Amino acid sequence: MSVAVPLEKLTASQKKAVLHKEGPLLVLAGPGSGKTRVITCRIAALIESGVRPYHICAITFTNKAAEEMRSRGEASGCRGVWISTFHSLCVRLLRQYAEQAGIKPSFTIYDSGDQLRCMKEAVAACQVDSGSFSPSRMLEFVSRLKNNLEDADSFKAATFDHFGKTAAKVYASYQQILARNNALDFDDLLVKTALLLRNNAQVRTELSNRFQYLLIDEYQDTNHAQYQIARLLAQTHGNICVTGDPDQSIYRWRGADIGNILAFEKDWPKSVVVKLEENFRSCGKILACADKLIGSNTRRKVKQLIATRPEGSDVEFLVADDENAEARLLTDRIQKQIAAGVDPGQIAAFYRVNSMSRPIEEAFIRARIPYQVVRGVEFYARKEIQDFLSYLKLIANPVDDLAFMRAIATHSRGIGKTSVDRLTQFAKDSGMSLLAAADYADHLTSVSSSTRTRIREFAKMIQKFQQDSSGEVAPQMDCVFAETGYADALKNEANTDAIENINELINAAAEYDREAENPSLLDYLQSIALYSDTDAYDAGTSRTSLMTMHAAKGLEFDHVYIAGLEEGLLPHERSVHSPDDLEEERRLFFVGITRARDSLTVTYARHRVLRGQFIRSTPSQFLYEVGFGGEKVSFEEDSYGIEEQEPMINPSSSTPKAGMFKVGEVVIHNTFGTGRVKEFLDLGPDSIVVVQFQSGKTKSLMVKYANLTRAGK
DNA sequence: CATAGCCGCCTTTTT
DNA sequence: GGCGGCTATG
Repeated sequence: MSVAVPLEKLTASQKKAVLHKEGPLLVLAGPGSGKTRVITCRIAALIESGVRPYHICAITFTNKAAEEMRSRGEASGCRGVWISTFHSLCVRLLRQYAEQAGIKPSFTIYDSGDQLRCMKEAVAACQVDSGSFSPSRMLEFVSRLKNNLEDADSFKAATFDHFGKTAAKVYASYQQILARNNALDFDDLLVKTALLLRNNAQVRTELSNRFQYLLIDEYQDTNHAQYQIARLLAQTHGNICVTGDPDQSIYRWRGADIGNILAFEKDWPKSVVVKLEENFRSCGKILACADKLIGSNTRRKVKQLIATRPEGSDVEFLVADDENAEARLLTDRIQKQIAAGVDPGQIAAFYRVNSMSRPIEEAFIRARIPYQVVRGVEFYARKEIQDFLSYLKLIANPVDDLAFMRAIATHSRGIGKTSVDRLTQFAKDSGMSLLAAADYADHLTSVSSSTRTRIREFAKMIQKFQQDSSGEVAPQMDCVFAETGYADALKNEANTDAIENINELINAAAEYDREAENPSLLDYLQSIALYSDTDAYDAGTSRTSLMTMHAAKGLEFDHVYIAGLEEGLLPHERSVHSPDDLEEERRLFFVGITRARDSLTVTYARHRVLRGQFIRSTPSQFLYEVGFGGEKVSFEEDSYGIEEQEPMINPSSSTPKAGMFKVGEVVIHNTFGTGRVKEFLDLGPDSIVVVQFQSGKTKSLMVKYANLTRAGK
């Protein structure tokens, strides 16, 4: 079957990347360079040249991106190509080769909450000082070791200080707990797969024969384990194509190693390098802003950003008094745009931390702007969802003690904390899982006989569910919800929200049943564990999107707003002490900026309620770097005094010069029309003027960008 | 055994 | 400001 590859629509360098067939290929692609298109075209071209889809494996950064690529690919006849994230690929391989990997295929994937619970247990079991060895700190430490494929034993052998020895002990204990529960954490998915490929030549050969062509997107954000998986898969044939942009690496904090992409040519000596430097997305001025910003990063390969679109309008910088005023500023603008015929779905607002969505949402609701908050995991994090899922997890993986504990405590069933504690002790002494121990509860003499019966009944109920746990998921969920008594318990509480949420979950599972090739409870649970925020983004709806800049990776919008350009927020306070972290924050802002096609507006609030505290903020250093706000001198000149003050009004502008405005003067702005100057903040070339326009709206504008003209001139 | 209320803890980004 | 864990009480 022939696949049409629209080569005539591609640039010379894109064509080169698409058509390069054998051997390693590095595509260094700037933002908006049509990288995704290159990948889909390349897959099509491979198939056209006779490669079977079955032999192609494309790895994307998010499930959403995989889904999109699948649907685009299907249009051009790429059915049969394996397209997924690294994590999904690992789940699939670990299930297929569970025995060789030394695990059971029914494993549960532990999320960060589960991980913390296990780590708490590990720290407690090791009887170490929980002050300097706090579970969260240990988790972070262990995760870093895992990312580097270092196991507890080898780390123990290589370390000599007290901290290292203790951490090694905790690490080993943590792994033991996971193994006991037949559970893998996010890191384990990668680690186990990498080790499987490394240690088992048979599996490695089989898989490199299966995946003869490997394509990896967003390669700048791969960690060491992912790097090893890619290398081991492609080692024999060398048909590895990676694409990425070192300037868009924003996951260093979770182990991503920018060195992977920088060293690609060294790793694969015969590699061909294609640079995609043209930007087809953003207008010239937006791109210039991005270029200026990223130019402040020192640890980078300098790359050109070539605009192909017209200059467009200026990047706007708006100042608000607090986060609510900032939100109003956004809604005012967006409302106007929508009124002028802009599709709300082509507008997005980004921020650094999820908690910043709230004031914006409130303002959007008041202004009746249709919106979506791109935060998928929020739903799955709800108490009732987690409670309900714990039953399903226990059914799919009977040795999951965490799921048992959660499930048995979802509602009062006459089994209280003391009884569960006794059962835990009993299970521990006899080396059984909690469910097995519960089934054996007749021998649990430490609790009353009526409690014993209730515990045994609980076990019997779970076992009954296990017997018919194959096939479609939604019917099983209905059954579990009703028969466990959880539905009744929620009804008695009149918790209609919770019931609705669970019904929504079951509806989503029905959707899964329809779409999955081979639906099963296990597969369903493993796939929702890998669900991410970005997956919640619905491109098809006419709603303005709110999301973190991390979630915005890979997306684009006509009109972009970025809020909270303040020191401590962007860059985040946890990043300002390390130059590397600071550069990552800059890249994050860079990613945000380069999502915009036609217009970009950045905002800054002078005050903000953060963690319940009202604080004064200073403008982000990044604003100065892109040319807003002038020299840092203006920090001192600012009126952050004892009392809250209005910006200084310059009283001495009797002879108005260009760039100077008097309070009361009438001015004209290209988009806002005529207005009267309310305030003038003299910051030299970066002066800010506050104008009340005839529409009634008051705007803070940078004089040099606002392009104001005096009335009557 | 269950519940309510209080205290103290953390609080960036996410697969 | 929000959640989890602890305690006191019914």
